[in-house]
Amino acid sequence: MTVQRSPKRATISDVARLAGVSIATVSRVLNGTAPVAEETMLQVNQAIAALDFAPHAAARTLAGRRTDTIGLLLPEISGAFYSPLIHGIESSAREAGFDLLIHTTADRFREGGRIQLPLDEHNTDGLLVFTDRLSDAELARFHGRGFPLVLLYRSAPAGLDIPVVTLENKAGARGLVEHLIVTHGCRRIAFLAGPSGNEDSSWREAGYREALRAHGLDDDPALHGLGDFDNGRARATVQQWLSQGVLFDAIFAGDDDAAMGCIQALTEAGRRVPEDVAVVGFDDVLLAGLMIPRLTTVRTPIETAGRQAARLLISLIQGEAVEQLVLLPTELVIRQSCGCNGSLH
Amino acid sequence: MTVQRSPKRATISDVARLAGVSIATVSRVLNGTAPVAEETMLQVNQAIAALDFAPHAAARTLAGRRTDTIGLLLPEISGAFYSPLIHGIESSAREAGFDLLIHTTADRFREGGRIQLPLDEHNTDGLLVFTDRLSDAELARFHGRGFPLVLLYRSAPAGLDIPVVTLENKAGARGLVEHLIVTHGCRRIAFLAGPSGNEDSSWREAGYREALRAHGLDDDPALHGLGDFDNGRARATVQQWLSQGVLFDAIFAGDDDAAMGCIQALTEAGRRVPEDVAVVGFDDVLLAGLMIPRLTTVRTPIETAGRQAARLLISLIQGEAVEQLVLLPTELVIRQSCGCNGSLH
DNA sequence: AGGCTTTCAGAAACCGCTTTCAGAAAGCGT
DNA sequence: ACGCTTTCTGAAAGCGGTTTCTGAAAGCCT
Repeated sequence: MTVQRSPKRATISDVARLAGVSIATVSRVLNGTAPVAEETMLQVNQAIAALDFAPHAAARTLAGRRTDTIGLLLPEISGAFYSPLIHGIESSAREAGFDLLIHTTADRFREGGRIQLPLDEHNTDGLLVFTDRLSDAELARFHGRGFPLVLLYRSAPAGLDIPVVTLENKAGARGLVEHLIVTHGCRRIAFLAGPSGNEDSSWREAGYREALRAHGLDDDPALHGLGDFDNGRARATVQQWLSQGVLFDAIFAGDDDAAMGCIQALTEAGRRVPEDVAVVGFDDVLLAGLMIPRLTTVRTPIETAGRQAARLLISLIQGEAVEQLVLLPTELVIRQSCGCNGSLH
Repeated sequence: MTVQRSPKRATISDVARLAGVSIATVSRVLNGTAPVAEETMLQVNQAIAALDFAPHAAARTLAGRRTDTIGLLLPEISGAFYSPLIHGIESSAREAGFDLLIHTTADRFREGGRIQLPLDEHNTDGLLVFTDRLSDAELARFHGRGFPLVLLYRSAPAGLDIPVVTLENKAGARGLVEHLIVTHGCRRIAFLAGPSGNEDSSWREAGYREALRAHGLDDDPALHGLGDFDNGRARATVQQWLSQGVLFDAIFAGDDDAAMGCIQALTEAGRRVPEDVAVVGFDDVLLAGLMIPRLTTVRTPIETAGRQAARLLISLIQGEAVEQLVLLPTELVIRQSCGCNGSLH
């Protein structure tokens, strides 16, 4: 069970001994926390190089009371969505000298009975919370302790001043649906909602409603289904509609994954996209521009969101004041699946 | 700069004091490392609950000489590929009680001059190496120190017994190409290589060659091009072939992205897929089953690869012996683009 | 030259936990 | 009742750094 590492790691004492100085001096050279004579510094650096020394992170954390690590709490990772998000967070964190610790919350939080939160303030200097698996109460507990927190794509519980980074979902959705109405003359536009409770979905639905209302269209409940932001779920919903003879000339699928499911279901049933039914998504994942037909969607700056969130968190950790809400703009991306750009390319 | 956390964290001493025992006893209760009287245990647990105590990870690491964290080294994250990979690794790690620390190597390793490897043995108990940005020399250095390492999708430098998890690229490719030859009677099958130096690509090419040889087909160099595992690159290559009048009745595009590029180029040139030219990919990305024609490809168990790799690494960390090579099976997925299933579905 | 500030370096006190070592108390066989 | 395990517990020594405190040496001014 015990791991024996052959040549034992050099420690700060080894360096100090070799350089003929005290460990305090080595520490100062390492961190630049106090002036050190040029010559001494040289000695120390040589010793460091000779011993291939690198400071022990845990010891540093313990003594220095900071981990230089930020945590990311995600729901079960899946879908194309998380790559750019993680990438944004990671690169932003690394620029500031922070590591990234990732936890997916398979929802089994306090198992056994011990209160073992997976990523608590002991392992990280702050937490980026994406998932809705962390209850408001737990959020409050962390926040109450003064633990830096930033929320991604979800709003803060009432009364807690936790910064939030999210998207202009409503405006984006409205623009998208208006494009279907105005440019393509769609009258019966179906909407596929995301997972219940998902805030992005709620806002997109709000945008969809606004667009309908603004153009005097009926908001037919029969045209509301569950897409769950999931390929298979969306496909099943559309299949069901098809078999029930529900009429629609367009589908706003909630997100791109669901849009693909819709297209699958429609194609299998012999309906052409976009000739018979227009389908639009949301997110502009990489695949959206590659599939046939190329998907009309709304570009969401996922990577930027990640980047911003990390930046906010790090500012918070460093004791700076930050804005409480970052609302990132979305952009309509018109391709083929709505009926535009009929030919190839 | 300094962060003041309002109610200072409870420590093991606080718990000990409240429970009226020594910190050693608390530690034993925490870890179950030695028998503790029932009643004492109860006292301690109550104190823990009352103080909402959770042990400080860094202190634990320092004292216990293990981090319970594994590191993952990736190239710049992008593409749908990494989500299942990370997910596989993360879930496998968490099952074993390990955290996951992710680093993307933007290639700027030893900056400044200090030897600061981003994830070294101080932060993690072992490392999962995906990227080829870590040189053989650096791998050797880690390995020489007895630091647990597992490689993903890349083979070990000569002479180092570092476990590797990779795919049965060759067998998969061979099966795929044989399907073209046997079922569809293709005689002139082109191959698009991936990025130079990419091991997956080399093996796929080897499988392609084997298939040709096994069926007495000529391996015409004119039918070898660069696909670079990239949509645009593959498209350009095929366009060039077309304009040069190169003759072929099938293309094995190296991967799915490239296959899409091929289909685009062919379609634009008025060639029908699969009637005029069969096109097959590799990976079975989500889109492969959605595009028209639906792509015949080889399914690769990415998530499983991640899961296995993490498992191997953890075994290694725990001092167990592990197999040096895990070759994950691939599976032929026959759809339309090869000429099968002419109609829908 | 004497007093005062700066600059640089070391001793030592932690940081919060694990683990060894040793001892007290309790159980057991005869 | 007496030695001998066995069971449980505490004191204390680290783990490898950071940081405070203090002091020696050097620089500066009058």
